[in-house]
Amino acid sequence: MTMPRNVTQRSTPAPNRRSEPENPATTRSSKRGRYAEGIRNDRLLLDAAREVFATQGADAPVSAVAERAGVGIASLYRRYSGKEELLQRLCVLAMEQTIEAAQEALEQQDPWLGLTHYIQRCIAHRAGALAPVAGTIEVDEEMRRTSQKAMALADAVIARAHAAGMLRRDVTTLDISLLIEHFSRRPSMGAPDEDTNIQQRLLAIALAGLRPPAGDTLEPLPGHPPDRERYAARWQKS
Amino acid sequence: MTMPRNVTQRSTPAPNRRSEPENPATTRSSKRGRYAEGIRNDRLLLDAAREVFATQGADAPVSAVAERAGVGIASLYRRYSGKEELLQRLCVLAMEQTIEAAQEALEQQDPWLGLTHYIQRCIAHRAGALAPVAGTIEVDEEMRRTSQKAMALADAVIARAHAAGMLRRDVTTLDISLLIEHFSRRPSMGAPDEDTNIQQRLLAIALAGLRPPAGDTLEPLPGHPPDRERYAARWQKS
DNA sequence: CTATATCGGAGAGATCCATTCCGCAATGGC
DNA sequence: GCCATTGCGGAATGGATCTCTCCGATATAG
Repeated sequence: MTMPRNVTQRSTPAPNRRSEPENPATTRSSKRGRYAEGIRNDRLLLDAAREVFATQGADAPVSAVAERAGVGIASLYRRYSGKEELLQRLCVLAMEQTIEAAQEALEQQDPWLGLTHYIQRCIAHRAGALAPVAGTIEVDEEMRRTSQKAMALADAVIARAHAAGMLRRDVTTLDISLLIEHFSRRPSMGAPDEDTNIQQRLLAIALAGLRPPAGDTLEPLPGHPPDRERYAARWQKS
Repeated sequence: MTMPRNVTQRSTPAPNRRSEPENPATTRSSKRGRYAEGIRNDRLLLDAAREVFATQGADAPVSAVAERAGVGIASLYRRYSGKEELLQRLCVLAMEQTIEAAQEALEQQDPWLGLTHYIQRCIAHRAGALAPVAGTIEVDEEMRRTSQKAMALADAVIARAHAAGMLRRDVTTLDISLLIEHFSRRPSMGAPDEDTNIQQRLLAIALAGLRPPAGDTLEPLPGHPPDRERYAARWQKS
């Protein structure tokens, strides 16, 4: 059965368009061979793409993704119709990991530790690094759905910290999201370990600033809380 | 169309290579005319270049700078030999403004207010936005000299805050510099006023995190303080 | 050993960018 | 007024880069 080569369909539910076998226990299920290589490549590609686009920005060439994955460029295009679909899948992956992080946070007994865990996990997998692609790719239904779920869980994490009085009251969920977005960009210094060192230090400073001020020296945050409508409008493809 | 504007330029030895008249008191010293337009264009170009490169990154096209300055692209190349020289002059300008901010900070009576003033001024003129050009342009002598002076003054601002016990002890000058660098990038949301609103909110959080923690719950910053050698090595042209 | 599916990378076509060139307009001495 | 001069704006150029396609090479299954 020859797989259709160029079926560039919009709204492709399946992330890869390789023909997957119905029963993995059949003869094809060997961990070796071309088929397994394809599965591995899927994973390698997504990981590489996240790394590349998070550090070099969404304008990074697709070839850099393939190169970092140690895979020919054709293998990338065999799975994704183009750069746009790759970015879409990457957004969904990032949001799914955000959801996981929020769920883990809610399982923590301490609301503050849960919040910091959430923030650190999100930054660790560069949840906000894809924000600059807003407006450059089509937002499909899966993205919208995942985003809503992620935002609801984030609300829960923040609300719990608020209820426990462990987070300054004038900090909103969107403030936290934008903080994560802000810290998801790497400074891109020379050595990567030095980057994360600085990242961790600055993040620790910001986290300390999220605690309610001691005493009643509550100097409120300047300006007005960010607006959800405007935040979502960024993703409208221009 | 010709509006006489204050063109008092700070001591810039030779930012443009246009043939300047030997004696400014000659007939050419009029505030109108082509000559004055050239002076104005210098200023417009530097301002436009800072805005463009700060928001779009150092890879922004030179044409965007000319366009934002409302100037033909040839007028830019008449003053700067190319993109590299433009970026070099821009770095010097940014560091000079950093020096000014530090001097203003030291004039403040309150060390903490001086420190916050310094940080906010630096971020306001995107002092750290040019960090990504490190390694892509040659570092000339003027840049090196200005940088040293800026760093010495920054040390003074931070040392004063430390001496007054108004800044957590494990925060170094380089931490502050990297914080400024981190906040010099705009989130580049839709409306620019919304950008600055978010910027101000996140910055307020980070500033709150710089104060010494109440009581003795000093949880030290993670990792190790950033290294000056490595920080300077970023600018080595590869 | 042969048929088949997939891989890797070279190449086509288009886009974009840095830089230069040139016609045009404003200026100022006469 | 008149004309040489000077600087301005934008189109043209040459090169680099990026996305995506095509094709020979390679490994696997039976």
